[in-house]
Amino acid sequence: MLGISKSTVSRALAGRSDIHPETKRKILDLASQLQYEPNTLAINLKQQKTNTIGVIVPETINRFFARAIGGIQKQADMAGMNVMICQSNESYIAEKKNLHSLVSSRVDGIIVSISTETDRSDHFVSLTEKGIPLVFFDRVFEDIVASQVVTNNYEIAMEGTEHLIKQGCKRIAFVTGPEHLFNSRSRLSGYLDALRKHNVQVKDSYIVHSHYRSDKVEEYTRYLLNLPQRPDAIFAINDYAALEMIHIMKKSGLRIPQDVAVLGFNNENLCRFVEPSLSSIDHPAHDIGASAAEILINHIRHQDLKPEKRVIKSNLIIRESTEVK
Amino acid sequence: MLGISKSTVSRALAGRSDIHPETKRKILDLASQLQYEPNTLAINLKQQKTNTIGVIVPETINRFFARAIGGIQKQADMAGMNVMICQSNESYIAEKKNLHSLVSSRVDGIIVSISTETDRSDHFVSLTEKGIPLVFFDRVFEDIVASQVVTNNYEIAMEGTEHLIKQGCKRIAFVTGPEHLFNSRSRLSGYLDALRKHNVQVKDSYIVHSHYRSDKVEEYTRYLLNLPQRPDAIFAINDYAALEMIHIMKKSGLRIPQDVAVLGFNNENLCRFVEPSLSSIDHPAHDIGASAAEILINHIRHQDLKPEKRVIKSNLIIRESTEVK
DNA sequence: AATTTTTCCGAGACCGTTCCCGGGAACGGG
DNA sequence: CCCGTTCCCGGGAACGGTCTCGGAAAAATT
Repeated sequence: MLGISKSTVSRALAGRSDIHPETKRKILDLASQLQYEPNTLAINLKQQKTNTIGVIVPETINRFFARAIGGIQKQADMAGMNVMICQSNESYIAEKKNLHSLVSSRVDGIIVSISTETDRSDHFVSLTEKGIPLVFFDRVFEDIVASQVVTNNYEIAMEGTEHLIKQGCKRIAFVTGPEHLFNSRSRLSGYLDALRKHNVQVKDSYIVHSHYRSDKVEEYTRYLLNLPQRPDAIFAINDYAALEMIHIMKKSGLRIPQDVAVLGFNNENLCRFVEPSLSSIDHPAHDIGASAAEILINHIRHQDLKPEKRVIKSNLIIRESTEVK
Repeated sequence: MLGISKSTVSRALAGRSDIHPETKRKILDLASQLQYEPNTLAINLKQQKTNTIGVIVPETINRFFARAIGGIQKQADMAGMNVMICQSNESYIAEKKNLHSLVSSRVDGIIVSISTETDRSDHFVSLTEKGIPLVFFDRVFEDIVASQVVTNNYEIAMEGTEHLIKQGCKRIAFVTGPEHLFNSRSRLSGYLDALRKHNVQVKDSYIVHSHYRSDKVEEYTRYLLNLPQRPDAIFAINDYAALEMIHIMKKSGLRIPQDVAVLGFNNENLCRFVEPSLSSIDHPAHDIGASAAEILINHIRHQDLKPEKRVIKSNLIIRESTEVK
């Protein structure tokens, strides 16, 4: 329309300097008048990069991951990058499909928190071969050579357990995730080591391996309550489970925390508003996500960096539900 | 490597019929051996469609939207489409940026729930000009000609208010969203009409226009409690706010529901587990999202369809927090 | 005035696919 | 034996941009 070559138009739109100001103005004016939107597909195809980072999480409905995604997005925004979010729905197959889809879309790098079902890492090794940067967060593999952002699961589980012991609890139940997840195992060791350190007897029947999905809470709560030696404290897998357990136990006439102390996980907002207010582990989801994104973006910009492992500290927040006194 | 033209390779990979089975097998074998991933960018560029639907929501940390996205994703999966999620963070500018980004990425259609700040719809009109299908859900414009999926806000607010009136409440406070949102206005009219219908006095001081962001809960709760005529019922903006309000009121020595009945919104899981259990409006977020996606996909497939408006019914769930007697 | 430098622009290859079109080989029927 | 079909396959344009290269005109230098 302007009798100008597409090279020049490209120059104007890309804001490059080797173009006459007058010409540039004319192009820009016409572009905005026509509501021209550059075709990202074409640009990405030509540039061989997409400026987007792919994210695979088990499910965004989970507040921990929702907050982590918030952190990722914030970092991405600052770096001028886009984010593409996939959910594995805790399924190995879906996770694999997500991965293919992201690779096909030519994302510049990928951030993953693996699904409950995932017990092998073969689908990720091809990424490193292809030179696609990869960062795991929270739910990670211990053996794979890739960057990782995790919390100090072992230490915080230990600290939480010790807190319960100091409250005078002797029969501490521990609800954790699937055994094959590194996370669950770390927390479990922290719990076990705390018991041993303080000469509290370890009983296998007090250890429950649950899924993160919460539809089994009632089942294992009843199981724990019906044990010959009922626990006097429960370290729950997350705050929602803790809340439900408290509800069930109250109905059974148990007092919280006098009869059973309850310690949650994640420190959701609701912890402060329930009765009794819920002690919990503050899990800095946002920071974890932000860190993962930061590392990934670094690796995208400098391909030759070594994998980095970062540990973000969680904090024990003590409230009424564990103040036995 | 096979001495075969790219046309033939394309035929094999696309699973078309005009190719010799033997040739096809050889291509497929080599492809999987080389871990070949077709370049979605190039395909989309050539096809002039991306098979993805764009979604803009205020924030995914909000469980309502997280669940709606779940519904969208489910429908998209069934249709073999992808989903690209953007957050406006309740900001008009970010919403506009998201929109540009999605259009630039050439998504086939867009689903939007507008931000709190958004009070005009000009940025959406250009979409219809470009022929990009558009569906709003929950937070919609009333005037724009586009498909919409909403709940029966007016009716359910009316029903909820009537329920409170039947419990003997005379001074019913109503906390709702920003005035310029259609949603808020509909709910408000439902509330007002219920009061008028039952000859309950309407008092402006009982109406609080809040943001969906929850950092003002304590402020307006104190405001309501300090009114000369303290309300004897509160219809809250959502369950989390309701929970926090209950917490504050209990601390002030008020009994729920005897002194103040509280009705929440969204029917989160926690409603069942708190004390007193929380009456709420069950907001079928998943179905709303699924409906929006269904309509959008229809419009993508058949460009000439008329805009469709769908109403999904919410349900009043009565629990202890409003059982005054 | 001649030469060099700078400024600005156009031509065209290229990114990785799809798809139209055309054509050769094999096959079948008359 | 000839001709029409069918079956496969290759060539090459196209999608919408970027980017390198080269060159003309203008400006600056000698």
